[in-house]
Amino acid sequence: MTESAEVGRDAEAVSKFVEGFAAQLVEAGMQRMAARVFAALLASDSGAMTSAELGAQLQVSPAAVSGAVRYLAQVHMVSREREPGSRRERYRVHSDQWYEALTNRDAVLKRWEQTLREGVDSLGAATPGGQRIAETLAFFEYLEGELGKLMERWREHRDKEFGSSS
Amino acid sequence: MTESAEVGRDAEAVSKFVEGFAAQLVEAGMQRMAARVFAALLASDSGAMTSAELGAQLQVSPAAVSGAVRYLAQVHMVSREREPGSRRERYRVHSDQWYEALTNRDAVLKRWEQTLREGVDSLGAATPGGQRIAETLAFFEYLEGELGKLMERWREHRDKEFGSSS
DNA sequence: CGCTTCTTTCAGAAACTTGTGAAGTTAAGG
DNA sequence: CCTTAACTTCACAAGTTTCTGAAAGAAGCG
Repeated sequence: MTESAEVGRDAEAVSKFVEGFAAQLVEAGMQRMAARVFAALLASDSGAMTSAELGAQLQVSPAAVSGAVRYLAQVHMVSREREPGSRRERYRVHSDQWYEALTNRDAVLKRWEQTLREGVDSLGAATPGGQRIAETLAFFEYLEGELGKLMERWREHRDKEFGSSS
Repeated sequence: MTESAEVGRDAEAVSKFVEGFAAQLVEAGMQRMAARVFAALLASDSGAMTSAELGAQLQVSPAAVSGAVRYLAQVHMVSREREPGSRRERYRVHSDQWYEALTNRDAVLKRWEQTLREGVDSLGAATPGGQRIAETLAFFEYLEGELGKLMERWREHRDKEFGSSS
């Protein structure tokens, strides 16, 4: 039934997933366009798309794609590839994307911890507020250590189940 | 030297911490006012403040406090108390606030997983895109299980170190 | 070495978010 | 009961964010 203007796959199903998942990422605090680009890549056949393809699927200008990709590259959620002998760039998701993202999250945690440490110092470790903040700090330190181990275990778990993909 | 207009504690140090930590929460995707209210409570002496106190410290209207608190209560980061025999309400952070927040995060994860599952179905589990999404789904399912255990271990760890506070 | 194709940057318009003041609602206390 | 203190809701204004079109900047290819 969806054979009119067939684009290679069920374009409508892809789009529905992309927009739905992107919306949830946005709700969790991610920039809208970055979320849409990321979701589109995730759902793509090869895991990589060109700027033009992304623009076409998401109905946005090249400028918007450029901005989104810059952000995603910064937080290591996509990598850029240049096909040798072409000005065309491809943007790719890795299957260990989430690992990377979580690793990066680590850096955020570190900054939080620093702020909390300063808070404890300036309120005084003996004050009730200072103690409360110290406990929060302890939680984040614990979390940080555990997350590292958790990701290690995930890699093993995944390798068994999926074989080590890219 | 900061004894002029002493408010009970070093108001400036408190404010500096509150605004700094709130800014980082905002960066991580939290609503600005909710972040400021939460940080203020965290740094407070008793861990609880009235609407009026919050308004005074943060220099905002009662309406703004009301909105922020509604959100924070929804995501279980503060609880409301009514002092018996008073129309005044107090908002409190618990020291297991982050536990609660993470538990709630769980609900978010569940929604993500549902979306991913639908994505796998509609793209087809045999397609490359479908497989990629399935792996992401597997990651989140793994993460969800591990987070539960992690929080359990944290509680033990904390009880040893801090004694079980409220 | 210039042409062409692709990407990036930038200023501005549109859309959305967020906080305010004012009016409305609830409930304590006389 | 009526008064009054406290919280909530709502419409709107101010401030941000976000996307676009246009122009400028790289880099292959003839």
